[in-house]
Amino acid sequence: MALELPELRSFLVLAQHLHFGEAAGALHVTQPALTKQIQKLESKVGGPLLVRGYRRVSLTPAGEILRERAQGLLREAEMAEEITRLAVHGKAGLLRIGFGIASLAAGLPDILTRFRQRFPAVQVSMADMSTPNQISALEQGDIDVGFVRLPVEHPDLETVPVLEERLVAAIPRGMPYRKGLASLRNEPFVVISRSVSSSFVDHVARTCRAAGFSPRIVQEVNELFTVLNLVRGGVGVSLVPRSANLMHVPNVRLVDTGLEEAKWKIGLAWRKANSRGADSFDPLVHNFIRLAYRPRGVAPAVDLKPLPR
Amino acid sequence: MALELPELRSFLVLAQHLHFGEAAGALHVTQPALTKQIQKLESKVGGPLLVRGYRRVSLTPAGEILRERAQGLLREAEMAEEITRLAVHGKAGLLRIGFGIASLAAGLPDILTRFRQRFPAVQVSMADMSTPNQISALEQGDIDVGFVRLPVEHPDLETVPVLEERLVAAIPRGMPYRKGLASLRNEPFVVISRSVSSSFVDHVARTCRAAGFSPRIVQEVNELFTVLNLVRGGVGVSLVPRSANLMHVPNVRLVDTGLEEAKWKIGLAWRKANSRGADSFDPLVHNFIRLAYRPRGVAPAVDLKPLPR
DNA sequence: CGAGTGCCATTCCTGCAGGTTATCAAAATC
DNA sequence: GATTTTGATAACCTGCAGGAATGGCACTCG
Repeated sequence: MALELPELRSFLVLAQHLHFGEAAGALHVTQPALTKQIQKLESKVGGPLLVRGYRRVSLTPAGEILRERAQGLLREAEMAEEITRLAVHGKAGLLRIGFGIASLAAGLPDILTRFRQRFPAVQVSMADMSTPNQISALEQGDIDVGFVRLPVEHPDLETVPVLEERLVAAIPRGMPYRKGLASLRNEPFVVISRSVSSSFVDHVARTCRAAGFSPRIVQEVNELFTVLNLVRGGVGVSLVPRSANLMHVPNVRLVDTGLEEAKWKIGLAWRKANSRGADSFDPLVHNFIRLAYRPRGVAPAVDLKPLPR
Repeated sequence: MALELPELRSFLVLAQHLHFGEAAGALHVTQPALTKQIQKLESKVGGPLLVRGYRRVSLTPAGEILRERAQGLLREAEMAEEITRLAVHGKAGLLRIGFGIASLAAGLPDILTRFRQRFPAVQVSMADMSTPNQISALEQGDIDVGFVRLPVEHPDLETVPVLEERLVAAIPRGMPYRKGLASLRNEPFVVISRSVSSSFVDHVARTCRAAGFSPRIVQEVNELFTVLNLVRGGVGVSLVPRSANLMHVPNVRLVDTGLEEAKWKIGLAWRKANSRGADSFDPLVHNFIRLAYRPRGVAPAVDLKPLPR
């Protein structure tokens, strides 16, 4: 026969009071009930846990040992209940977030900060990957939500827009820009590598085409920061997310293109609640989306500061 | 409402099988009973722990979290029960042993070795103190058993003889010893300090008196090993427990006195089971005594009853 | 498209674990 | 020896956990 928690609770209270009558009162039961509980407990462990003397109850060495264990056990049981309760309401557990090149700088840090403030018991893990990779990671259950480039058409995924970004030209200080983006038609371009985010490269090409030219790409690199530094070094120009201004690379100007094609939306994507074979909707995801998505039309979750200069 | 172990057990089995019918079978209950248990559990934590899909049951994130906790909880509950059961039968817990100058070398290490072999879960703490100090430590509950010089007359203590020791003369190699202990009547004596064990010093004096002289003590030290080395260095001679031969100090001869007065008995002492106000008899003490006391022709001073069930 | 199947939920019933009341028993005090 | 204190026991009662039967949903298959 196995120990059960109610018995242990009774035993602990009795170990405090060392008096059957009082302990029974504290437990809101009558004294015989407590006597029977303790007797059952003692029969389970095969011997006495308490010594009943005249007007004096005391713990045996074995009782002392059980008392320590029981205390820990009950405390852990309470904690298990509490954390599970939190998890059920999306306030505890592990949330795996995917994010891409742009969302990191744009508004994600702020969203994360607010989320961790509001749900401190939630463990967050971040995975840096492109939009297509995020989509397959979502499908396979490797991440729970992702910051993806919209639009996403996928039968098992839902999305909501949370950020708006646009490409801006990154040029060395002093380079002429009178005629807008078209001024760069003959400049060499440095861009993020196609293997990092082909959709981003496509977007750069599309934007240039709207300005009437096709970019001559002379260098591909893996990091946005590298792009800006190559621009600074005069290797070429580039089109980068507007939020790149947060990186503060000196002698590099970020200037708006004024083109509608330069804009794009970043949204949150997650598995639909009843997608075939999938788990039910994770309340953690729900809480994260609610916090990230503030419906003011398509107002960005984070205000981008005006460009310097 | 608090979580209880039976629910958690059911939940764990269900989490393994992910099938109500099978899990119920493994638990030896019917499926509706399991359904109700899980429902109760879910109502306690305030939300679903499992998703019931078509021919597919899966854990929610919260369920996953509870599963981890529940596993640890049940394992610890089992351990608590097991160790308490051991403690009840005197096979776990803490045994505090007092011992004196002689018992350490004489037979205690062997007894201890056998005890730890037989009761590996018992934690042993040793306290080095003289017989009178052990007696008062026993009275106050600071130690559980003690190796004391017999006889002990005390209303609350019981004893049993376990070892027999005798004093032997420790003399430098080459010193004449034709006439036995009386040969040393004019030699300077080195002895253990009175503050360490006055009864031991008394015994040395008593033994010398039996040989017809009173020892001239020129040096008192705190350690038996020091005594032997002073003998080796020619500072004086001494009477030491026979077991001092285990220390192997070169150029020191240990020779028997042949005197009946040189002998003494070492016994185990412990609190009587029903001494006023004390706890009941500690089964650990019982086991220790039984192991230490091996009647070899000596009638037992006390009969050891089997432990009450 | 309707019958078939697998599987969890619901309902109703029963036995017993665990509680209550009343009483007993042992030990110490007056 | 009567009284008091306090845990154990006995007898009874009841809510709830578990069993048996059935329902109902979702998907499959001929």
